[in-house]
Amino acid sequence: MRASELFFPTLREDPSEAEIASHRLLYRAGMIRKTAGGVYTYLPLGYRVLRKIMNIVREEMDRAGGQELGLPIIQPAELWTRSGRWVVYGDEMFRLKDRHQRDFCLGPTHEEVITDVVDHDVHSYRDLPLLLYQIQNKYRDEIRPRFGLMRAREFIMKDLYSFDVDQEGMNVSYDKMYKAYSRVFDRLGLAYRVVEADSGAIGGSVSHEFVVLASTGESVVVFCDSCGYAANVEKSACVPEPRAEQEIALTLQKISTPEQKTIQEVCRFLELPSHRLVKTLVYMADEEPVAVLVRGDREINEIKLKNHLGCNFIEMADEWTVKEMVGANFGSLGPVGLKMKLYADLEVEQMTNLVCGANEDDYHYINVNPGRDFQPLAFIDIRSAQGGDLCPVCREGKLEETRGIETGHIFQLGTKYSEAMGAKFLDENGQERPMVMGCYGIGVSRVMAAAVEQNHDEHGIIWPISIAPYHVLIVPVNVNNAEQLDVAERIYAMMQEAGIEVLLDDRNERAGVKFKDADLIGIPVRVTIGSKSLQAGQVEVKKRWEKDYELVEIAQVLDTVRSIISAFA
RNA sequence: CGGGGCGUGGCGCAGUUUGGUAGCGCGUCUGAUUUGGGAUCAGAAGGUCGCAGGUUCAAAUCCUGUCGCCCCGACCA
Repeated sequence: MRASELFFPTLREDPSEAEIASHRLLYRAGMIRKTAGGVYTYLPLGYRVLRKIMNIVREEMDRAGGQELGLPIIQPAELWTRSGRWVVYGDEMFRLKDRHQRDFCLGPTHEEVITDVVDHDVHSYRDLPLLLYQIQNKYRDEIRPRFGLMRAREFIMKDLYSFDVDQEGMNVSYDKMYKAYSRVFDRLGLAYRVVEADSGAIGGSVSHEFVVLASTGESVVVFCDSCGYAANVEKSACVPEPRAEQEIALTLQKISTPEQKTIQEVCRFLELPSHRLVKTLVYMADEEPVAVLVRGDREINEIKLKNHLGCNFIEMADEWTVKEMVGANFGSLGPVGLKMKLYADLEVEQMTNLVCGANEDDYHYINVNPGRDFQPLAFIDIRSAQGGDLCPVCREGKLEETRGIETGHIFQLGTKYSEAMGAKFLDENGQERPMVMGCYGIGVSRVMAAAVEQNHDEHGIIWPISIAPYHVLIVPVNVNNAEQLDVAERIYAMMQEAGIEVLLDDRNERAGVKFKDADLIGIPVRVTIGSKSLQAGQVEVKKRWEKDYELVEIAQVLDTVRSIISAFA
């Protein structure tokens, strides 16, 4: 391809709306444009990247026994009513009506459709297992689309659904997908971690996330440096440190703490570390108030809390309601004498002489002791894991914390959808049974953003070779110099002949412009043809991720470039 | 949905407080000179100031409504 003919409108300045690197750089590099909030057009360079990602995904799904199909994006409400999700999905679903006022939606996911398809045409255990997948646009009317492709309302996703005769079969399918996903992410050339995850609203039990590591990521994961355990902080179990030597319980005392509301303020005021304090939070769990306690330096984990309580819906009570019930504002709550359902984190049980609010504004208690001064209904694991925690599995290592971008998620669904949608089969005994399902997603467009988020510098994108729009960029410094252009054209022809994906920057632009664009669009290998080196019969070969270039004889360019590419292929 | 901010040539912005007939940089087009890290000079095109009402002799500017976008929060494969 010739740059003079390629549609890649690069921008000199950052678009004002772009906050994070991937959004900014994909936009400036002429790879994406916004069409509406959370809806993007993929320009040729960007689309080439997406195709590369899709192809890697496709090859690995096929290798694992998946069969690709195409599913409708417009889906009838009837299917969603059957699964019960027409209501549950709420405002996040794009809904529309046809001319007869029949309800449809733009598919946010495809469990319903695929299960319906399988229900119609699969009836025997002989037809199972079945692994079906699609790579298509999906639609979610996000509350707040943001960060460009990272959280868009229209996005490309690969979803594979597995259908098995029983749990054991599903385990096999799940394992296949786990391995296939690992291969996909290896091939994408991205640093990632597989972590145990909460299965959330999708349902089911076992679940893993594939998280591309990036400091700007929205997911926080922890991993154990000694046993290899890794999990999303929302999922990771927390075990209390073994109790150090027991302090002597002192007498409960109420003290004045005027205007001291936050944990931070109280710490400073009393000159105590935050882990000596207890945070009291009030939730409304299905309309019923519940108070929960965690150590002052910990964060409550609402997912765990919800799971423990077994309720459908929880939210923080608002301050006004709390004031009504307790008589104190948020900053002064505490468990002592609190007349409300009370749960405490496991760690709280081990605390001695702790500090908490006195349920009276501007007062706190000190020397509070669990069991003596208050008694929760139970001590349970309801905090989020953090770096530095004891590993809950080997109980030896410390957890390290890192941020990342969730780009893949695999779930064991079980029979939730097959039962709701009636996807049953006859087993070898003629018994009718629901199929056991799994579902496995990769956010293709999100992978593109994550790749940039992880691989860029101040000048632009640094694509991993496996998903770069082109492998090689040939830059004749001055196309008005006949010799330079001639050499560039020859190398270009030679590489095309050799099947290398090559872009020739034959634009009549100044060198600076071409180099800036080259850095921005991030093609891994740059071959520069300039007058100085050309006199010695040489050209420059530069890797995008390295600062310096090497001089190479013209006759050797092809081999040099080939070996660079193959080293990463 | 709550809080904050912004809509002015393709992009980035000034002008709005204090109404007076729209400006800067980049980009685009023509010509010349240039050609190893976003060239220089000369010329040119391109804007119903998001949209709709209202106030006024006069509105980008003031008022009302509305649409869109961005950020924070709640939410989330």
